[in-house]
Amino acid sequence: MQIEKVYEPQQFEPHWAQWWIDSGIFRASNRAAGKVFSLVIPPPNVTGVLHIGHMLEHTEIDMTVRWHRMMGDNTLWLPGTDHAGIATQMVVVRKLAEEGLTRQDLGREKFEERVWQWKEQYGDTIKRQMIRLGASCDWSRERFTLDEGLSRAVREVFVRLYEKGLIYRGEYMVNWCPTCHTALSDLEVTHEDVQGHLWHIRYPVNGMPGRYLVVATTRPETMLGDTAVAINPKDKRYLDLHGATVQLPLMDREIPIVLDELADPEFGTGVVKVTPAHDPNDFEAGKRHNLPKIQVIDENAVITAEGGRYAGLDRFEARRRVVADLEAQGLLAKIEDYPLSVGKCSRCKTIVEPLISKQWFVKTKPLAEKAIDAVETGRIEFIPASWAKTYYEWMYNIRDWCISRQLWWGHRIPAWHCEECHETVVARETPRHCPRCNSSHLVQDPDVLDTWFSSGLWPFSTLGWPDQTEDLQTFYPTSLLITGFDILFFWVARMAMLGIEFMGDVPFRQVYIHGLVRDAERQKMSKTRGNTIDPLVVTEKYGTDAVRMALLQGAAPGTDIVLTEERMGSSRDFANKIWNAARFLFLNMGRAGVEPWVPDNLEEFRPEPDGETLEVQVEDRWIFSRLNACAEQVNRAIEQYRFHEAAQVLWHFFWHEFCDWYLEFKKLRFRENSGLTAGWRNTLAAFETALRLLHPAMPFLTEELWQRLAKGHANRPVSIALAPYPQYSNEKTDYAAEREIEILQEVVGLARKLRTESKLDPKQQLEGALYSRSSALATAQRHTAAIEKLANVKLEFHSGAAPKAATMRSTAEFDLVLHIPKTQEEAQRKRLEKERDVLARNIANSERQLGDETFLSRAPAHVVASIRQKLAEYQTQLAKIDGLGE
RNA sequence: GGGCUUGUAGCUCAGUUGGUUAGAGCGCCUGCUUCACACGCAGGAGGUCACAGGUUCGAGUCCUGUCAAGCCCACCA
Repeated sequence: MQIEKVYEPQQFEPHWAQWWIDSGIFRASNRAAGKVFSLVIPPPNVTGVLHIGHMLEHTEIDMTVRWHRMMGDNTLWLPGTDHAGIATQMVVVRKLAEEGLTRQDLGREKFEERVWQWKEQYGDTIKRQMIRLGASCDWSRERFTLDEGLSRAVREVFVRLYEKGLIYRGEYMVNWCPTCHTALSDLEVTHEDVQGHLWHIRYPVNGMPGRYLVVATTRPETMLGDTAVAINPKDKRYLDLHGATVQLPLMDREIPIVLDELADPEFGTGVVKVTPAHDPNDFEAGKRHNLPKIQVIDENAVITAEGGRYAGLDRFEARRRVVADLEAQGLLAKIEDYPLSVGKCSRCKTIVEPLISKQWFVKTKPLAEKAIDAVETGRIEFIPASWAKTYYEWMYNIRDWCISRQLWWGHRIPAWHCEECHETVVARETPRHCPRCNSSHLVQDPDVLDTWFSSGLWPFSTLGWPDQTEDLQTFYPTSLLITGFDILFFWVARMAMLGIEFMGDVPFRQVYIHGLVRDAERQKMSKTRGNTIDPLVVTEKYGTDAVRMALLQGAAPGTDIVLTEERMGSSRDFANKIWNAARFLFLNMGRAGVEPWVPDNLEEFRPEPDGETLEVQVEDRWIFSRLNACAEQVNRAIEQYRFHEAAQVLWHFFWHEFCDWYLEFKKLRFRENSGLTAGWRNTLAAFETALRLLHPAMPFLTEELWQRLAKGHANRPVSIALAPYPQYSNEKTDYAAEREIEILQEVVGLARKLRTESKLDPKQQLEGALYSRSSALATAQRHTAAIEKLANVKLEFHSGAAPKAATMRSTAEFDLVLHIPKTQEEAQRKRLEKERDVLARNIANSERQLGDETFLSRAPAHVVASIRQKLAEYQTQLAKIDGLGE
């Protein structure tokens, strides 16, 4: 079989491989435990995927992948429908199931066709809806459809909440985005610190010529809408002004002085202007004092007719004019620099304008209480657990949720207003007549719902709710939600609240919060920042598996993921290492006349004894023992979501145990025309197991190699992905074999160090002698050939201590003396000096501790014992060095 | 203003319940075109674990404070 020298991922990975890494899916199957993991390591652009616990893995993976695929650059992001893409596919999958088909049966192309057909069908519905709303829309770009089922669930939830009194409509101060023309929830407003000014304005007090109240404001243009000034009732400076009025400059309006806690005597002059229509605090104060609300800024951030001569001006232009005019009239007391935080629309970055409008709200307190309880009682668990605090912090201080948006996409609010009697009807189906006046002139509320309202229903709406479907019963509650912390409040908290409210149980048992992917400069990767690593580009460059491995290695819980090309590069090296290990095996199989082979029962295989010696070769016993240890660590790491650990264990095992020792050892064993011996079966079975272990981290490479290895083998799974994942078993651990190889490694290590330190040519075979008092000597002697090959030394073996020689290196067990030219002895002497220092320090340390009565009495026995043992070792070694030092 | 997180080798990060010589990858140094792999092999240097106290026989790990960085929340004119 011809195998290329360098692994070229593009050549072997099916192109849909790119989709996988697009969504960064990490998959591990643990069928023995009846579990299927399918986890998302956050790639650029993906914020979170709901994991439906026991859903068939291929279905879910495909949906995730396709979801992201469909969210490609030429796709318009439709708030309110962002998850409809997934829902669409779920429906398609379900419809296929009705026809007795699976996605695999259909194939990738056909399946995608079906999804798109379905989209087409419902795309018109949305289109009509948009036209009805009078919105213009650009159909040159692809967009998602609303899922009919999802819409039904949304209406149902809305109506039920309304009937419970948990949804209300009211006039409130909302964050208004003048560009998007919609209200925003508090969460959608990002605050930025900017350097602004504090303008101090004189308001003349009526009836007291020469007397002014100085108010300070960061937004002077809002003074046009002032309907009062407030002073603190306890503020002694202004006691005489209680009941007085001031004259509003520029507008020539008499406005009252009200007594209100709003005014903080400590701040500025202690006087504050009150603009109920344009400031949330003032709005509240206005309600307390029954003040009129004068809207002077409209939805376009332009001054209204109420703004007198400033009408028609943009808010910032108006600010300049107002300030200039005040200054001209001598009413501007002073201007000081003032740092403030301005709220901006998280989508378009326009400065939001607080405006009064009628909006729909959800009373969140009662919902939040149950959601808090779910976490407190452990029905929902956060991983890492520290995120629960953040969750509580928000939940305990939760505010009512403004759910209406003035956008032309998304789910319409199922509310109708009667044009005759102004009654509002909330209903599941479009009402024909007003229940109050029987008028037929009903108009549906033009607003749509916040994206997260429908998203919050995802765990059950996608499963067919409100129908009691089989899916719902099977998959709700889900086992795990994987997401970034950036949508903890937006999505996770809302799913928790709504899930508990409508399903009576939590939507997920565990929430795994992963970090954000950051670039080399630690910047969060985001589309808007433009610093995303394009998965297609790096996949092309390094290979899918390499990119995936790089993500895994950085995926420590509770930390961000730094994704750098360096890491991807080294992962690519790892991929190549695996590739070449396979190449090595295949080349030797060719020489030995061995056909590709895998065991019949993969997990049942145990290393076989040699036909002649009737013993299992020790390196085979060793590698299977190590494979077992690796399986244990990897399985545990995955179970605990410690993916970086899993990646590291796999890496170290394959590279430094399998390749560096096992394969090197095997070079001694391979013979021409040997045929499929027990040794070969052991080797191939070990490699096969290693591939299965590596598969979750390196899916494509391992699949490729596994297929080649298992070629022609009838009795096997069609894919490595369907083969059992290696499991730990106590019975597979072989301590004796591990000990034996350790001894070998020790001796080889000694020889290599001695050689390199003496700056000797690695090609030159050295002679020397190995000394030991223990039985390890015999063990080492059994591996004379291996030592000779791996360290390139020819040794004699002697029982007992070594004679004095400078060219000696020791461990507790062995002394190795090599015949090295005299010229190198000086270097060795220096090395020994250094070693002696370290040993002396360690001995002093250990002795001090062992001389400490409190330590001896309080420390556990095994700690004391281990120190005693180490001390003995240090002393033995020191004695050896001192013996030489004469 | 409140809350959270982080500070460990030149860089990017691990270090699960406190246990004695603190690890990995990359980078660096030395030597090797050894017939799987230079995307490689062998060996090596490099850390007073941000700082100061405390608890403990024992602290990178627990507690307090300080400094620094980042994030989230919050209506302060």
